[in-house]
Amino acid sequence: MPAIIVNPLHIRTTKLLFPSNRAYGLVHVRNMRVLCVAEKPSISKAVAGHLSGGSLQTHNTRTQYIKNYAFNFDFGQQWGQCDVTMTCVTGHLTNVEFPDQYKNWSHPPPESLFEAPVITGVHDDKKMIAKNIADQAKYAALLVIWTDCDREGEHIGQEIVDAARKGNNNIQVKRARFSNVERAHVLSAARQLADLDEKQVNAVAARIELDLRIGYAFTRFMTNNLRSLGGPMEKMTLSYGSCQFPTLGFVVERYFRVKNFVPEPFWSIRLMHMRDGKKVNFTWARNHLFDRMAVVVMYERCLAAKTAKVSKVQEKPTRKFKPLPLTTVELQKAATRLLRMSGQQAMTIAEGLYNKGFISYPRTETDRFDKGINLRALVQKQASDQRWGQYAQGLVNGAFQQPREGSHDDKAHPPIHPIVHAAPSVLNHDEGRLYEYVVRRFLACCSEDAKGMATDVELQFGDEFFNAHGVVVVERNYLDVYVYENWNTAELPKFTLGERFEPTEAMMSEGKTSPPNYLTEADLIALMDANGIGTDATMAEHIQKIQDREYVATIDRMGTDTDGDDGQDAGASSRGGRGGRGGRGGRGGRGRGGAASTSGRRGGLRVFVPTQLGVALILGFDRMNFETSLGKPFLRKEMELKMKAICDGRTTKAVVLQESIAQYRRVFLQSQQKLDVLRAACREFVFAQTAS
DNA sequence: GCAAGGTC
Repeated sequence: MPAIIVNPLHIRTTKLLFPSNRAYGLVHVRNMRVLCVAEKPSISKAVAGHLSGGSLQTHNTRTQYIKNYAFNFDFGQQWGQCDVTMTCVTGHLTNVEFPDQYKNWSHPPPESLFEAPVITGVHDDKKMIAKNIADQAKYAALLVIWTDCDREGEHIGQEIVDAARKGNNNIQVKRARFSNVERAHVLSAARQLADLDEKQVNAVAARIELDLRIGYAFTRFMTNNLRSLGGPMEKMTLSYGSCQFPTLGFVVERYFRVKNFVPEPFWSIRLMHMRDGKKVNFTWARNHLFDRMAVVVMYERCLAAKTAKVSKVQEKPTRKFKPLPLTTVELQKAATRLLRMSGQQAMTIAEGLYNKGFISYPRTETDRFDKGINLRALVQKQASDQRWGQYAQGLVNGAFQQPREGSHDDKAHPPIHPIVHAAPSVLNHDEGRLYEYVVRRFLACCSEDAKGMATDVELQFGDEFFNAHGVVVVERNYLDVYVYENWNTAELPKFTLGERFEPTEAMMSEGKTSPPNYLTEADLIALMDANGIGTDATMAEHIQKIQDREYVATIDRMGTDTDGDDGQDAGASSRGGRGGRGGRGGRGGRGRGGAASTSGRRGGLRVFVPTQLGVALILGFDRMNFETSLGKPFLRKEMELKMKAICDGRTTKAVVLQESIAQYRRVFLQSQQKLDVLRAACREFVFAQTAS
């Protein structure tokens, strides 16, 4: 480790080189040169701003978005005053691929991809970025990694180290551990440098290699073997991926739950009473029963009693909680539900808003704000707005409340929030709507919960009990700014404990359980999130991918779901709703995207249904694999667990690779043996197409 | 032509 590099370029003031100058008499202490590298431009800029205290030089590089910032910073005891260059990459620098002799899809056969060598290389459009790092490293004694503090970030950090060593093999490496870019936090991270976590680097390296081998092998296998069925399959690429297939699996599973649903009749007692001009509907404490005779008997006892007695009256304060700070998953769910965008559209728009500096980083799992962030200042910035400015000003003037704290923290990014105010004129239509959502959500987070007074009345009628619930809103608070939510309330007329009356109406009613609905995009995102399929940055891509592959299509729910659903409670639906895998699954799919709705439609609810092809692929694999089902989220979860085991030191990358490659190769060989099962399933799809 | 993960 060279403490001092003898190279004029790393001496801060060239004047010091010449003893004849006024520097005469000074001790020539040369600052150490340090190279800092972040994962993306925004972090590089923010960190450089804090470390330099605002006094820095900005140099363009040969890559449009990347700047090199030069400044001085005192890293503390071990390093002291340093000449710093801060720059960044744009995500991963490298990619893995197979050697050229594996480019052909048939020879050598796809199963060879399980053992083939893999090559790590810098992608063409990242070459200039890598070179910038190598060049800057030449004059630096220390490299400080400032990538996001998550697993992928750790791996990107190692990629940066490798690039830097191309320019300076002896450079020392440290890592800054930070979870936000607040000034004090960044400064403290810079003075407590840690080391890269090799275990996390290895965990990600294992994932990358497995995804590549498995994805390519099964994609080639499916495409090679199913194209020969002819018809529409002749030209299709049939891809497999550890995220896209489980995503498809969710859609198919729900499809069968709907399709195989058998409604069950049930009976209930409805009680209504008019008082003070208000209709009060009481719900039966037993809700409903599946035994008609039993309900008849209970109903007759009610009628025999003639009058009902008020057995309980309770009035108590209640509240409706303000929303949690906004994560990527919640943003996408909200955008698909409230703004009628696709998740991917929402992400593209959010990235645009982020790059223009209007909102914070849009890919985050964190739903709690760090203590260091000045939320009031961010609220103040919204005070100039025509629509919510007055509300924001009210918060600043005293109504401000600390946001709720969720349980997620990715240790890399804060919840999504507005950075500066954006006038409507500088945003296009959809940007404006998404920005408005982010702002209103943020202001709601900084507000007080809505408050109300709840009234619960219980009646005894014969031997049966009935309840009515009413709420009166006392303070709307966050609801005033968060226009996407309402508090559905009804004010109950006065009932007095112990009073008796004859109900206006008492009827026995009949209904039936209703099937679950097809998945909305919000449902699908929630399922992926719960099962660890994809990341906040990629979920929307996987959903798009299975549409592009024509495995699923979206339809307008209003057009399909006509079957007697008048809004009974969902709790009844689960009985008898078990989907089956064994049945004659192929029928009833929606064809190759034939029923897909076009984008830009307003109103109605877009839901996902599998195509015949999607059904065929999932069923085909399901029917032939007894050991490991490729369409279930289980495999991805297993990979996640193995990555975690590597991070915890309970296993190693080598062991995981060896085990997992062997496991998937077994599945692959089984799939080859039972190819006929898959082909048979797909034939239905082919016939459905050629018949139409 | 093929994955998933970063990011612009």
